[in-house]
Amino acid sequence: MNARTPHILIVDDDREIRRLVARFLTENGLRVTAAADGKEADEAMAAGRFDLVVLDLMLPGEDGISIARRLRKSSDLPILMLTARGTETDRIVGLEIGADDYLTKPFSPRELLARIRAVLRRTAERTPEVPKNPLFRFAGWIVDVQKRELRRPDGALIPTTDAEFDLLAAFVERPQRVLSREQLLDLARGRQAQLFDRSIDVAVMRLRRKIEIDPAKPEIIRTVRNGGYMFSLDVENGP
Amino acid sequence: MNARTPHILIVDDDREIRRLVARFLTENGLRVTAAADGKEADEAMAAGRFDLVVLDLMLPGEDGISIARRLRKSSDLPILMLTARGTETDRIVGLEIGADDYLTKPFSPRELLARIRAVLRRTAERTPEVPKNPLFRFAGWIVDVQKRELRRPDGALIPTTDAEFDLLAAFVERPQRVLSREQLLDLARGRQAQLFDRSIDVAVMRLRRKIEIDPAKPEIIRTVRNGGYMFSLDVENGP
DNA sequence: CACGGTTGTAACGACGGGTTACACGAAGAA
DNA sequence: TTCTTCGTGTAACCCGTCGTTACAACCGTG
Repeated sequence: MNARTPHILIVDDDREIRRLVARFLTENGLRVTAAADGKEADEAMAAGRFDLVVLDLMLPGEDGISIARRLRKSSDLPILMLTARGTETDRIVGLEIGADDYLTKPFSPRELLARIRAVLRRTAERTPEVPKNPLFRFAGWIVDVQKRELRRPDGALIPTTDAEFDLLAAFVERPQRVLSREQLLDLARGRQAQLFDRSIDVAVMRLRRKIEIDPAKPEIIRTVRNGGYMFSLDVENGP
Repeated sequence: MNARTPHILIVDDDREIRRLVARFLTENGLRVTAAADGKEADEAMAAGRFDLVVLDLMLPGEDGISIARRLRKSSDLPILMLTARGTETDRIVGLEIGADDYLTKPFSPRELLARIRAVLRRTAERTPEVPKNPLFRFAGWIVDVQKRELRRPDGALIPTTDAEFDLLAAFVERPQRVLSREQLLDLARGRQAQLFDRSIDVAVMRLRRKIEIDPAKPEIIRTVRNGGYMFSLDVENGP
């Protein structure tokens, strides 16, 4: 089993929607299995491991709520409910059962994708297992977000403070992208910037002192005027 | 990145609808550009940067679906489709292409505004669009908009300020085309020109000093009197 | 050629960002 | 507890960059 690509089970009686959603999600890096009703869903669940179930509320035979209830009893597999537009009661019932999110029909595949990713992200946080590989490499350096260690190309352990490491982690997880001060503050500190907040500037400078060859002429963490900062090197993510 | 007022492109063949929608959205804090068909839309896209496209499905010449498909291939720009009432197939096709939302005609401007805002809010959280291919070449020079680097034909790295680079990027992404000062200001700085704004002139001069053989007789960035500036060389976009 | 409008260029000031010093609070030691 | 050390944010200062302005050069038109 490939642990990297999340596996989604979609349960919907509308053949057209199944085809549509399956194709769109597959194109966007997810594995998809489709089922038309509760029976097919059970068979699929027995056959494979899933990371999330997209469940239509209205189904022939056993309805979505009943299926969701059964799922909840035996596991804590994330559930994303599809409900008809505006039926408030359905929505409430769905969430009461313990669906992680819901979406009213008609919906756009892009929105479904966004919701799926959001749910996966949330559930990844509550499970102890680390979803992605915790090792990042750039120019010989190694960042281990699991152990919270930074190693130089020669293998030497470089001591970092918590703030420095959080900032570095935010960078190596999003290389080659301009990150605004607001984004960095949110990613590394989990808080919002206030007026005249320059803590990120100082943090960047301190981090540069540890990883840049010449901190006076930074090349790894580059400044983008009126934009923020960018980790400019290629970063490899793998064991 | 600095928060600019979102820029909307509306593509609809009905002149009255364009006028109406443009006025309503503008009054509510959005910037609007209108196009009557696919050709005009292409021209607008080439000329400016947009945050969302409102696209009529039924258009003379190339229809909305075809346009949407083209857009999806080259970028991640959010699309809001306008469809005739209730035609289920249209809806499915529109969503299949990856439209972010759709609205059936007739619609109220208020509802359109609400949908636009909803889509913008959602896409703001989405990973930012990354250009298809970040490498541009002209006369041996290489512009890497991802790494924000400029290299001379001999491979030497030419240091550029952020403002210079943004301007150069705007040029190489739209070569052989006269760009007004207003367009350049929007593309490179993300702001609107004010009276007697000549910052672009100065920026062009500074950029010429770095890439022109004889900055006094500029050949790469040509001045178009009463028009603006034009990047006159062929630009190749590929890895 | 003269004239008006447009563009190029230099000078300067405002502003963004780098750096340092220091204050404050948390954590550990005595 | 009090003292010490360390980590982090804030304030201040400095420098480079960018926009503004003024004026010179240029172009087209009559």
